[in-house]
Amino acid sequence: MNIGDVATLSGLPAKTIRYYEDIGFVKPLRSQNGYRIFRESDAHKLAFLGRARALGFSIEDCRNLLALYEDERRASAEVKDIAGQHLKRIDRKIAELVEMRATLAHLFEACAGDHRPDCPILADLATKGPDGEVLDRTG
Amino acid sequence: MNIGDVATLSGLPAKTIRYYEDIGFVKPLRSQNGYRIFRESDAHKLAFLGRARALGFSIEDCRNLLALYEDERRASAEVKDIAGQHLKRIDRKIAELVEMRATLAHLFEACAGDHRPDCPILADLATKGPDGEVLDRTG
DNA sequence: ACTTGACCTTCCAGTAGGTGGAAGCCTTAT
DNA sequence: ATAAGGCTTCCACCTACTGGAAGGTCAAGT
Repeated sequence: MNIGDVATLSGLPAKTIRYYEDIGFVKPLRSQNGYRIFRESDAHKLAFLGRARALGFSIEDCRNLLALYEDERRASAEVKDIAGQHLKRIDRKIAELVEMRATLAHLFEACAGDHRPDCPILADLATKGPDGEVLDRTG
Repeated sequence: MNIGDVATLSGLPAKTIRYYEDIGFVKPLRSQNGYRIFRESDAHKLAFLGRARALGFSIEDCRNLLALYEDERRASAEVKDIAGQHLKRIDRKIAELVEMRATLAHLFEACAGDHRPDCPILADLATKGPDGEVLDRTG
């Protein structure tokens, strides 16, 4: 298979597949004309990676997951641990975004959004610190 | 004020403040020894940026918000529009993460997490495409 | 045989938003 | 005098790709 075929099969752009070769995820053969030749197993791996990335796993996680996938003697506990840590990261990220969203939605509602310059959004940005605490500017 | 003072005031690392100077957010004066000298207004701006970044606005958004902030004749509608677009981006991101989380949590629950190799998480990664559709590997 | 267009190759640069570190000057206190 | 801490610049690195240039290859059509 050429790179285009495996790109279609795995759903990954050819550029990304070349990048994945660079970082050692796949090691396709080469034909005489220099083209990469992918085996079934390469296509399989790339699809695995595509799915793992789509679930938000980092490249490093993917490396570990791939190693476990190929290790017949793995303990599922190791996989579960990686997934668990990722789940925690996702939860933290969601919490962060939800908080941002709440603050922002509040400001958005309070803003008239007309031709006048008065704006609670700018007022917030100008008078609060990173964590939303009111800054003292009386000095 | 030296950079350390304004770092303390704004809550931003000195490194970040230098970076913000690089990209044109602030233009501190220089004293004879080469040290940056920040005015009140610079500290003010940097705090504004810190808060905007904490609310997830991009650097480009910050540039626009800062311009509006400094424009006495702004229409709040412009600010509201920027905030509204950002709100939409946040909502999309949250939706994406929530979906990831659901899939992952499901797999996490299904995995025994013991010494055995059988693992629904790996099985999912191996048999599904980026969007979770089952791949045909009968060929 | 020749051309066209779709593939494929490598390599370099850039994205966002900083962060880390080295090498070296300045200031202040002891 | 010296040591600590603050300041400077510059360069590299981080994640995970993506875009583009310059050029080789292949299959189809004329």
